Amino acid sequence: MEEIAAEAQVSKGTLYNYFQSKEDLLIATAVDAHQRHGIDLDALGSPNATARRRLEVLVDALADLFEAISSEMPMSQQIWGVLLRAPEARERFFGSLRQVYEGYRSQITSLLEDADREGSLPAGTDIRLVTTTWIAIFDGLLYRQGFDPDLDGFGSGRSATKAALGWLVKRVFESAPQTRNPPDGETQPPGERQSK
Amino acid sequence: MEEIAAEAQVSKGTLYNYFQSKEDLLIATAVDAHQRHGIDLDALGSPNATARRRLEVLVDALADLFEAISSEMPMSQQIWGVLLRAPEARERFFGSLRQVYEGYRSQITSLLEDADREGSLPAGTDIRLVTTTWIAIFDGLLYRQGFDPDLDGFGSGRSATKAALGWLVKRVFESAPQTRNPPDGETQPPGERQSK
Amino acid sequence: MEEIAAEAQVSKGTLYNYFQSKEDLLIATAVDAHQRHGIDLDALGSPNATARRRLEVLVDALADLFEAISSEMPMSQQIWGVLLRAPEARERFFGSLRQVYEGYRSQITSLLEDADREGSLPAGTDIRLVTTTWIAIFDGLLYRQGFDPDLDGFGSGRSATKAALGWLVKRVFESAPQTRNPPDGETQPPGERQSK
Amino acid sequence: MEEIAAEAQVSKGTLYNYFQSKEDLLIATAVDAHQRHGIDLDALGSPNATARRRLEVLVDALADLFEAISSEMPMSQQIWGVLLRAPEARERFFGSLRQVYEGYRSQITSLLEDADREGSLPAGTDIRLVTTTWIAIFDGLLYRQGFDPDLDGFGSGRSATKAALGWLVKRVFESAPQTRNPPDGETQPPGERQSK
DNA sequence: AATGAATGAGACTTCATTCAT
DNA sequence: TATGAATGAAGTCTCATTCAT
Repeated sequence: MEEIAAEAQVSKGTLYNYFQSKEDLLIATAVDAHQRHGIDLDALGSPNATARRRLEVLVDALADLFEAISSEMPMSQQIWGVLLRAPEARERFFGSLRQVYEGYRSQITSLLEDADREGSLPAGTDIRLVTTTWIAIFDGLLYRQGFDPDLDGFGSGRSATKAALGWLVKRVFESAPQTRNPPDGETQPPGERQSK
Repeated sequence: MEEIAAEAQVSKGTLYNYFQSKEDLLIATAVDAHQRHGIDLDALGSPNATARRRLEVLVDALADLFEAISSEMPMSQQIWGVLLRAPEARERFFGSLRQVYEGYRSQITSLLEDADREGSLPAGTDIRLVTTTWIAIFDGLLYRQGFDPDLDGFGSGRSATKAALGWLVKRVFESAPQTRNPPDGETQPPGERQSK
Repeated sequence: MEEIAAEAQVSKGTLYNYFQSKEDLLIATAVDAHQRHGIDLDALGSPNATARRRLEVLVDALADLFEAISSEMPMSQQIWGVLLRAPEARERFFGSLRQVYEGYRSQITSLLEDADREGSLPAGTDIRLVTTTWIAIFDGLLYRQGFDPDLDGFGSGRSATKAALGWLVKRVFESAPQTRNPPDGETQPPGERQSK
Repeated sequence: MEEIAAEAQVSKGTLYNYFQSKEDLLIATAVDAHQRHGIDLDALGSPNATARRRLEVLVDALADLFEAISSEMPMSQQIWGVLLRAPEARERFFGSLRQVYEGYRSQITSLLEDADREGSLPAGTDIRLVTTTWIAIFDGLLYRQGFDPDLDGFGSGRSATKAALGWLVKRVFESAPQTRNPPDGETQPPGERQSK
């Protein structure tokens, strides 16, 4: 709290005028940070582009955000440690986080559904799975960057994100035409592959 | 330390006979946990299978491990918090982690190179990128599961992992033959897609 | 620290708002104690007396201080024990102590030099040696009192100090005039007896 | 205890086979150290010399012992700290120490009484006071050396001891002949100056 | 008799929180 | 409303002592 107060140029007492506890402060800050990093695709000038193009713009925007988000990881790490011992605050935080992630999901999902409507998405594409994978890739790279700034030789989170999510988009749109008759029956029962 | 000692059924003093400090203990435990979770594909009975089949076996094995690894996340979260204020220990830990991850990488990379040798990998596949993406997906799902146990409706980390990594493998092996004429020039210059 | 805090009527935490560590606290307290015990001869009303008289006043003042200083020995003993394992703090403390003792020295030395200027000091008196001896006598009595409050039958540190240092002053001023022909040549070469 | 055991090349357990507690061990060691440093003047080849000569030999022997004793000061400091919290052990230790010091006293006192019998001591010499002063000087120099190894420029405890105690002996034997009519009545009532 | 791993009381220290100013 | 000195519960760590081997 001392450090936070110093960084905020106020006294410790003042922090407690605005937040009930350290947990509250950290949760509010973390949630706020997540919300600040939302991306307004329209503001990026792509309102009329194809859904695929808009997804590619989103990839670029996320890549550009990567370092900024990454710089907030220490705070995030602090929070997880603090919340270990505070179950009720933890559930509150998790709820907020799930809401924020629901926002991430819906943005990606919407674009994929747009693409589907535009007819550019291969038939049988599991939109839910792609969305989950997309988010997992981004989170996974963030986590990795925490201890391996070079990210397996990609040099920066920015280029790694662009490469990995870019590859994801391409593969989603360019899956083989025979996807209507999926040849793999082992690892994935057909039923699970449908978006709900 | 109190809790750890109690769980280990020893006294606090005994912990300090084996570890110099709390940081040392946490680092050693975390590194050990990572190492324990290595997967021996040969032991899974797939030494003579195709590389693709072996990758699918690895996906299943990772999915089966997911819950076990996930249950160790609280400790992992604790460690990140502790290491925030111990730069020296942090670097030591990061070094160990990078080594562990290098092991993960080399296992996946080897299988992909085997596949390439077997001729089953589409030309131009960026093995390094696929490996990084693979690991990011797994880490990202672990992170997500921390606050969203249902994982976007997949019900469990196991099925989410199986779905996401299974999809990854399928897409890697079934990319359209027309990759020789990639229609996208923006997000990914062709040169970058080659594994070094 | 518990005890010190209780004695100071503050909490342990408050102590740490003022001192970085137990060592710091002990050092500061010990140095302060030494400094508090400085003697202002002028305040004792002897500014115009002869140097010898002023030395005798100093002896009396030191004797009067003896019990007060002595009562602080336990703290002093504690500090020596603590500093055994803290070489860096030890050197810092020693430096401060040397400064404090330099103050003691200079007061005694000045008075002896005044006496020399007044012509009341026998020729050849080694002022440095007398000063060192003076201080050693006082310290030695303090140490002795630690385990022998009766001080060899003197009854109190006060009377022992008065007797021993009083004797020292008398002997310094009343050494036999025949010092020009010192009968002992072995234990002390004449050259060493000169103050530098 | 760990360190002591290591230095003694035995295990901690073994120490506890010989000493009830750390306090016991330290006390026994400290008392033993004091006893080891007794000086056998006869062994130094001065059985037939004059008392004054024997005192001078004792000064030299003490000066030679200085560094050895000084090197045991850390242990001594340790003991004082430990005994602060153990009143009954402290009293036991103090008793032993007083006995040891009684030995020191009696050696010096005997020599001075011999001198008196030989007629070489000025009339009215307070033997008890000289003895106490002698011991105080030695202890005081030891204490001082603890934080000021240069001992006010004497370079070593050895030379400082030799100078200070040598000066003491000389002054004792060479006090002015008019000591029968001591001119100072203030600082020292005549009655106190007599050896008991 | 010797050992040294285990112990746990207690030491030092931190830091989220309070509250008088 | 802002402050920051004071607090004390709780954390990390030490070390004298024990005891099974």
